Amino acid sequence: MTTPDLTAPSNFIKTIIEEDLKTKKYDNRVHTRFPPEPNGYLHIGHAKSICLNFGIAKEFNGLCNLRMDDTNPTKEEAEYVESIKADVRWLGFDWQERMYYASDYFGRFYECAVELIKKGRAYVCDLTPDEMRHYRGTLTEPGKESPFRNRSVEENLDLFERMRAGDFSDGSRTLRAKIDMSSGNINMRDPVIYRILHAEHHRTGDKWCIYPMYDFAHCISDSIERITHSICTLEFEDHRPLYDWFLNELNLYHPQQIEFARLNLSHTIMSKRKFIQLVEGGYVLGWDDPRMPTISGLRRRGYTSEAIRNFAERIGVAKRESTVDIALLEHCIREDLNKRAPRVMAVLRPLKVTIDNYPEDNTEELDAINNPEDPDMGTRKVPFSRVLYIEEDDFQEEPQKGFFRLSPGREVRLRYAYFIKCVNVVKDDSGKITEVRCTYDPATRGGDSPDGRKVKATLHWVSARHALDAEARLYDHLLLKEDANDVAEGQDFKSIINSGSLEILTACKLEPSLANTKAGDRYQFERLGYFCADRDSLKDKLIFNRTVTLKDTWAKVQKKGQ
RNA sequence: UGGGGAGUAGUGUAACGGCAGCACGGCAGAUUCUGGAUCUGCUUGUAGGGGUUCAAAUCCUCUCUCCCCAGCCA
Repeated sequence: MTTPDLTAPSNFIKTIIEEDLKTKKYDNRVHTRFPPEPNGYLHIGHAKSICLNFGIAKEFNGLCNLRMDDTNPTKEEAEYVESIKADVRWLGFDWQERMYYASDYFGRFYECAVELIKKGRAYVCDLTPDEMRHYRGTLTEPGKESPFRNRSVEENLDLFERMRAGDFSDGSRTLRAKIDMSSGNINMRDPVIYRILHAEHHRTGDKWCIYPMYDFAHCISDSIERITHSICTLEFEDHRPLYDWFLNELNLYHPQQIEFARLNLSHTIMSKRKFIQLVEGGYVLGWDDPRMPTISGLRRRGYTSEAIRNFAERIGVAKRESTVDIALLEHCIREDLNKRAPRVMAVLRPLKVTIDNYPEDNTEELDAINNPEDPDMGTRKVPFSRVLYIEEDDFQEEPQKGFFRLSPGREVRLRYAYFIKCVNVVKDDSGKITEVRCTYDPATRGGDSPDGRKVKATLHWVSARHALDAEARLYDHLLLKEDANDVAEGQDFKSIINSGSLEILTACKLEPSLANTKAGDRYQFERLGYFCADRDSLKDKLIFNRTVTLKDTWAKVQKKGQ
């Protein structure tokens, strides 16, 4: 007997499973599967399905298989198999020894096809693709029966065997199920179950030149693996009668297909076809570009698998088509990284600050807390000296309303260091501010004022002499609008691509504790956001991807003021 | 005009004849050595009409809107 996790939200699929468990429909077993086609990289929409299938298995003490749905040799490649496995594993799921391939069942599919022929339920059809389309009818008109529909079992058997033997060219014949050409459900109008494809398969090589179609292969694969609940997306809803038809005609163990709505995310796209346009059009730098909603892109961006799993849980599962606000994904990663990311000081757009009354060659080591959310993460030393960098927009010569950072005559705190007061502004010939001169109060060492006076802002900073050089890649939403379809007449999603989705800052300054950062390390740059070291990092120049900004009340206020 | 689905706050998702809840967002406030985090409060919803019932998001009925299907793709 399983005890469902009370903390995990329920959904209609779990309700069905609980019911099946009660009625012992599947013998108290729960067995799901995640069946990607290895023809591209996984994205966050797949993550929803992975979390659903593996999550349900775990919750009900069941099993979940990983299965490559590789029935079309012209589209699939071994490279994708590896990336899919890596992504599922990274997401935190384990299929143990149950790594399967539909192509492992090719022999079995063939036998099933022969059985259907013998039962008079399948026939070899010589219609060309074009003819078949005409015979199929339309959404509102019934189809016509193929002239080859009533061949004898013997002739069908012979023809099908010769299809397999390679006697015929691609597209010249198909094997079709004999169902009902007048069905309102077009999937039931004698669907093709085998096609001729003289193509090299990534696993079976040239052993086969006929390949089964999805509808035929999928239900039998599920059956072979003794799947109980075959969970798929909504567009397969009207394939279910066909799923059931094959299994009934073949008299096989019969899993239950259940459909749910795929994930849509605001401000981005979620289709392989569009990803390709992005990559090939040069809008992004590859499938794992940190702007892509692919698993590999999110990983490179700095997302954790915990955050993605948590996201998958929060969005729920239903049959209604919907678009989840990307703000929820961002919330999930902030929530996770807030607890685990060490804090560090980094200045992205440096503005030089000189402390006039600080001794010329002096350096102090000040204590800084690594993570105020987790005292166990300890403290570190940060060097302080006379010349520092602060963030350009932490200074305003003429402070706008509501701005309480540094400006002439005003005192602020340098985090973990001292109170400083701006006494002068240095500009170049063009009037651009090149340096701010300040004085400090030695009594405020560590950041507290003995006299109890308050300061309205605390700024992050980096000692110029000790700073590390770095590059920061700031990412923003891929699309300017929530909905990729919200475009002008005749335009597509490419017309609303956010041209500012990547901003590269090359003159960043980091505190020296970051010297040994490795690719993939995540930090919170205080007051700025969460950043993840990119694999492009060089020895003398670290490169960081901004995973997500911190929530920024000030930015909101400024935006409203405009 | 064929077949299959779906309509609950701005967004997503619960409630399965019995108080419409939760999360994100938004808006206030408290607090703070991150304008972060945390805490508190507020905001807004059952597509529409009729019916059954003591009681309807839930059952019946009519209507409206949206999505999917005419690959030898999955």
